[in-house]
Amino acid sequence: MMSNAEIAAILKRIADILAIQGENPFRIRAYERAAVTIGGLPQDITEVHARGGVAALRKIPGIGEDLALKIEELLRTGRLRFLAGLERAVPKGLLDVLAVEGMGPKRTKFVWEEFRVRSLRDLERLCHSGKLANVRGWGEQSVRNILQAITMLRKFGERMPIGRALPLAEQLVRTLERSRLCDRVEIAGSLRRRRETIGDIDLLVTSEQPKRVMDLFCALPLVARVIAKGPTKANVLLKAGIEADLRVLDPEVFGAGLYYFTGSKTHNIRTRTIAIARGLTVSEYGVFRGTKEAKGRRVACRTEEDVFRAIGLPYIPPEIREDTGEVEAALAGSLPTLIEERDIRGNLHVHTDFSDGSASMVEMIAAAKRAGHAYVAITDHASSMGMVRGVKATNIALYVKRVRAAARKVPGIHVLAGAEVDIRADGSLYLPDAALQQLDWVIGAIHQGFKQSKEQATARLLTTMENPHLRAIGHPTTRLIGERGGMEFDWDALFRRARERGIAFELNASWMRLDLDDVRCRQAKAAGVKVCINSDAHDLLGFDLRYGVAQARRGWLERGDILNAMPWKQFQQWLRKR
DNA sequence: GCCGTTTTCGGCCCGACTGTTTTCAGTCG
Repeated sequence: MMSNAEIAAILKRIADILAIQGENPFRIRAYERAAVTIGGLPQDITEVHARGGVAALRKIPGIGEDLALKIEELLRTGRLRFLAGLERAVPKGLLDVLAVEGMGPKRTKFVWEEFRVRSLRDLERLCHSGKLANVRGWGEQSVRNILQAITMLRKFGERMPIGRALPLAEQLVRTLERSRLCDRVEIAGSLRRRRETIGDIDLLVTSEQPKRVMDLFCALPLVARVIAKGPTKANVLLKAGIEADLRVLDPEVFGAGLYYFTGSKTHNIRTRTIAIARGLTVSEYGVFRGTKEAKGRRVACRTEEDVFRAIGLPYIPPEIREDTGEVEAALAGSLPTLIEERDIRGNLHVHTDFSDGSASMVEMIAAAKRAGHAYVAITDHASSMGMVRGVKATNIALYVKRVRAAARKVPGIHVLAGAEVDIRADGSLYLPDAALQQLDWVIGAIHQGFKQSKEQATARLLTTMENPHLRAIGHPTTRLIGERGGMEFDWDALFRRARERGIAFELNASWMRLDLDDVRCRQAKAAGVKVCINSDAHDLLGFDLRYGVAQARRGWLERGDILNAMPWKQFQQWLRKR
């Protein structure tokens, strides 16, 4: 059994090895593109193959005869002879070498063949050895940069969670705006697309004094080191351990630049290809009539809307520019109207000091009201896990009474008495039915027993969903971004049953979780399962839903797909029907 | 390796910056 992510990782690995071998770049790109496509596929590739075999795999864009057969081999046997052959030819450690900033395929191949470098350590030793002193293209500066990049890779190898990167970027934006040197300042790249993790921060500005902006930016206290600095582009490493790029653009073509630097790369390639077919050339400097060689008249592109208009496509929101069907949807006129923060009407997962929250029920209800919610569910933990406080079968009557009393003290918001109840390893809930039936709203969530097989885990949640009181599954995979991978399930089976049982799946809006992820959101929507975007607030500041809404947008969700975007009356009706 | 409203062969997005080059290759996004 192999997940889409595993297949994607293998295809990327093949692409990297082929690159080190100096293979045809287009062949490499085919593997890279396939990896991205499968990584973002809303259906389980195992299911796709089980239903339609190689023919179904070939229907996936970018998957042809050859890749379909390779994927089939992986699904059937768990291995791939082609990859095994490649791995015999190229040392494993060279992939770490390739990951070093400044080490591309050519240089990696070179140090491997000329200096027998087979690992990050080997590369580090080589750089210190002085053997590179008289090598063409390997001056002192290059070697210094590579050594520093090795250190950085070891220290900050992973991408940064969006919840850390976005506030950092917003701080940079404020600084640039306050400098009065810039007319426009925008965040681009994966941050603007609101990916759950960020590789680097991309900033775009317009300015009459580009040189002064570059100087200011490179001298900011947040900056640890300047990596590159030119007249229109600077690249720095921030002390927080993430790189930031700044580009100064001509206001006349700001839209083209913003579009280009927002990406994703694969999205850009798709729309450029469409532009070419329509006799246009697109670059960060605009849309041009005619080919690249005979660069013709520039079409207006002050804004992104101008660019889309010029190419002949409707506006595609940044969050879904991932080449996972949005270009086709745009061509067909069937783009979704994505959920917005202002569509959210309620919050269905909030903790208080009855369990592990830090504020009282009254305080949390008042905070929910201030956040603009029409309704809120107090959902303290009901868990066996060493938690002294919390909801138990023995105190549930008291708990509900306290929620009702707190609700009376904060008029103007509807309050549900709920609980976040532990799902045991066998799928049963921690509270007995007699206790659950006293609640208005029951979320089931896994907090222990993560290490189950996909089959066991699926059976577990299918059992949970048979409970007549359960209305939602909270942070379904239990993942913690950058810390703990999520549990795997047969999602088709889960969503099918959830739809039949009228059970919602949570998109936990904490940036550490963002669980469900974007791909599963799309899958839930396709299955007709409602998603609720919950803050899981544990304190008065925890009501921010921005990351959750962003993730929902990445998952193509519309207002009608979101349970807590329903007005109170409609939500009540949904609760009643089963 | 993929793909087809100029095509089943011959294309495949486009440009900036670095380092060290004396006109450009490699890398990155």
